[in-house]
Amino acid sequence: MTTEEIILSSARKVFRSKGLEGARMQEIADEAGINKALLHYYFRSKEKLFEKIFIEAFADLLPAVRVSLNQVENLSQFLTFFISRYFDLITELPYLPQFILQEINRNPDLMRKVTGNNELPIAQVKMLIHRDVERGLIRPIEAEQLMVNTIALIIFPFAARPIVQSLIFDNDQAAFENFLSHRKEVITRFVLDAIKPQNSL
Amino acid sequence: MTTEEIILSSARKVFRSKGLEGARMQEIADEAGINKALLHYYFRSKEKLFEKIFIEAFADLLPAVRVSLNQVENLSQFLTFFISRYFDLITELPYLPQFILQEINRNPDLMRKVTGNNELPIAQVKMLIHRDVERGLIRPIEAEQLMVNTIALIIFPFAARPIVQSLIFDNDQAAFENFLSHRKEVITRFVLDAIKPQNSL
DNA sequence: GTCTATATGCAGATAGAC
DNA sequence: GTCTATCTGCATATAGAC
Repeated sequence: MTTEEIILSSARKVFRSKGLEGARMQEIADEAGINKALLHYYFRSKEKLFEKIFIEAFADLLPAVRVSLNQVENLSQFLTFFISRYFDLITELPYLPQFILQEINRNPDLMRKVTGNNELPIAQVKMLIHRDVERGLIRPIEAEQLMVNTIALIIFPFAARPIVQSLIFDNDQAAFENFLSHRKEVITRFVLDAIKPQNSL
Repeated sequence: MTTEEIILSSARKVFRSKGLEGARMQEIADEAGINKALLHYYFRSKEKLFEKIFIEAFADLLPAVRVSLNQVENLSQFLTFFISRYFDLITELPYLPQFILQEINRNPDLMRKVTGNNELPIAQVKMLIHRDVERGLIRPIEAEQLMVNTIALIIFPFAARPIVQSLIFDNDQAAFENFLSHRKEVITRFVLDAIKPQNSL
């Protein structure tokens, strides 16, 4: 592992949990076992280092959509794949949603830096939804609403973890983890039931 | 309006949009048309001033649940009331969700300060859900999952506004506002359809 | 490339006049 | 109560030796 990689790894850890403003160069240096000067030698400034970490974090979440679209025949299948993949991904990276929400809200201009070369197949998903609505395979719903609903259900408990854990589970951590452990199946069923046409049994 | 009220109003504005770490005492003073020293005269420290604003912000979101529970016969009715009230509330205060998520994640201890005297009727809602599941009025679902789902659907587009606006709506602000304008009805229907028993038409 | 030492700037907080 | 001026500490960033 080169020094640069060690720095990036340490910066990743610190920035993801504290954000740009909460992070300290000193803490990143300590985490990497080097001193502050070396951080600047490699990345010039805190902002530049942060930007690298942020773009990478955002990119980490995007591939889930692409992969799912390939081996899929209809919308229900896509949603099942997508929820499964995306939920697993975020389970591995539970800090990411809140990190990204926080930084994008602080500086919406960051969106420009991450969308450039990452053309998501949003349009295809919209078409898939429209098609299945037309065919009567699902209840009528706007594509955008369904997409936002699905992502909201996946991300929210991670982004709002301390609140959910406290208000809903009275700080019973085991109960919260049990809740998360079968949430993937719950969400999948919830979404599919919500869009299932009324005359199907 | 007393000086103290002017300060609180200015602090509210600055803290809600920038958070504790992003806010500057100077900016709050400018906003209030006074100088920094006076902020400390009234509230001793930035943290103390912030805490007042945060507790108040959290409290702003809580009454929605209580009111809804009173004039309600069954779960579907409760959900309809709750979604409507809560969605309207957040439409008026769109900064609050992300503000609260950010600060609670930065310092989860803040939860202790807001839950003390604000006993929410979470237990009653859970019982209401269980009861209607038992009676077969809705599909089987854990109370906690349904509660989290409902809140997620309401809050997410506000907390993630810049991302949704960019990725889903390609920065077409009018399209996004149109999306929000009938989202309340969409969510209500989405949730009710998801829990509707299979044999009902 | 990596370090120690230092410069620079800024933000929170205080002292003290009015 | 409100102000100006100042202190203090800290965080980013740089200079310069090795």
